[in-house]
Amino acid sequence: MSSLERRTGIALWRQIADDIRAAIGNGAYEDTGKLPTEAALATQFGVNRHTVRAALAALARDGMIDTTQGRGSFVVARKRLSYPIGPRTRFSAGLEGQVARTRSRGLESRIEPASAPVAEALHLAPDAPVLRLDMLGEADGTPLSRATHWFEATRFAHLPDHYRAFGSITRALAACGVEDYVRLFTDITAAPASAADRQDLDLEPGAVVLLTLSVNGEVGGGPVQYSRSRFAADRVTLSVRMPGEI
Amino acid sequence: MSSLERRTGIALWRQIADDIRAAIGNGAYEDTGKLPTEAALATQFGVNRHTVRAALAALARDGMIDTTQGRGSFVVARKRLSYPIGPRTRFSAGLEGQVARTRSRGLESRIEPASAPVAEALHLAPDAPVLRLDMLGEADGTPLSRATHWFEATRFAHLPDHYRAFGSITRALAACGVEDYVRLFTDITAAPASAADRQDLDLEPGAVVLLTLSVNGEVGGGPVQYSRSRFAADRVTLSVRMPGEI
DNA sequence: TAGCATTTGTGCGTATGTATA
DNA sequence: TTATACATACGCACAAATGCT
Repeated sequence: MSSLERRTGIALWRQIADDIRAAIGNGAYEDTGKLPTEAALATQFGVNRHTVRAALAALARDGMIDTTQGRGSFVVARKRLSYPIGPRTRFSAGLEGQVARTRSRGLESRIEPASAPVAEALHLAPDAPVLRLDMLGEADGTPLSRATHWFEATRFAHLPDHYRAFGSITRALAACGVEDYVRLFTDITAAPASAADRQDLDLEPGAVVLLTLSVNGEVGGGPVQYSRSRFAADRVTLSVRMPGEI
Repeated sequence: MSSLERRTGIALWRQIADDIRAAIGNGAYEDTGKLPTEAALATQFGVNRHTVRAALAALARDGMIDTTQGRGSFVVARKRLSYPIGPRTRFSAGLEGQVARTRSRGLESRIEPASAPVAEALHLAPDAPVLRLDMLGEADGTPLSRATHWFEATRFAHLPDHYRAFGSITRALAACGVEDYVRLFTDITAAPASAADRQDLDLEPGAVVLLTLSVNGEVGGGPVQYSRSRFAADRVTLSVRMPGEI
């Protein structure tokens, strides 16, 4: 049934842990919150009980479950933050009410020649100079997202200064003459976290990141900002809500 | 720099493979398409060349790169399918023009009591009977998504029959009196593929799935369909486009 | 054509991690 | 806990293919 595979570079105990994680996410143990016994899980997965124990230990380390001798293992409820994606997507405003404190921290800013996708998204000539901003988004001290933003370099030359002054991209853009902007599109996919992701977002190997490509544009104008973001998938869901119409 | 960790249940070669995959996705080797030599990668990651070779072999198996003795490893361009998410999200229509043939296959249908989230989404009493439909979405013979849909059971009692007749949920809903429907919201996150995912979607361990929760509703009416979908993340990007307004 | 540097492919011995009984 | 088997990772050495002079 639940075919585990060997020689894949993923230890069996970790495959089992991922499986139980998915089952919890599907609401499998919703009624009592109690997982099957280790012996039952060992039978279910067709492995030794030691292997199941390694999986449960990993889940307990992650705070997903709580295990007590003589009682069993119980699911610890933990919700993902909901990050809204819509025409008015903004980092801090979107998380209001869910966490006490959000922070978006600038890591680095520099001018570089536009790569092909950046030039295309911003309607620039290839290799045109663009301003690149690297940022880290945090909620209550936990890193949520790592984003790289690109802007046309001449018009937004002083954006980093404004950003340092205001601590907000929205306000920094306003200082550069962008009164209002909207999200034009967002492409979303996912992949295993790279070593850089793990370092930036404080993730463990085997963690998953949500990757988004997005473009913001001026209302009634052209594209202004091209962004690539990487979200810690076990901490957020991207919530897409359609405007008007409904 | 690129801190690999041991004893995490993820083999080093797989961590390295994920890393290179991410680098390719970031356009790191875009100019020539050539990866650094095995020796250079071994130095970069601080591992033995054999370990790098195991990572490259995995990427080659996946068709990400192409390796030739004496020349090196080269990135094979391969694009993800783009699955549009908007007010009019439909499976087959969305993939038109990208693939020759799409198919959505019904796996199972049965009546069950509504779980809490299902009841809430469909505005039903808890444990009210709901119709559950399990489906597999394929493009050119490759599985793309595994979805479970729930409908109110009495109104949509004959939906499975209509679906078998038409081969389309949209038409089956029309036969049940739902003239038109729109996507009300979509929540997106991601996680490692479970054993069931791997079997349904033909994935390897360590693969990643995009998870969506969505609700469709009648135009000017209430919710009709609650869905949980699991997409093979390395085969699709979810493309969110805002309607009108822009 | 021959020679050379570069790069991938292969073999073997050993140590450690993972999984079973 | 112990013993055993297999997978993973390392180090060293050398073979084979490619591209260049």
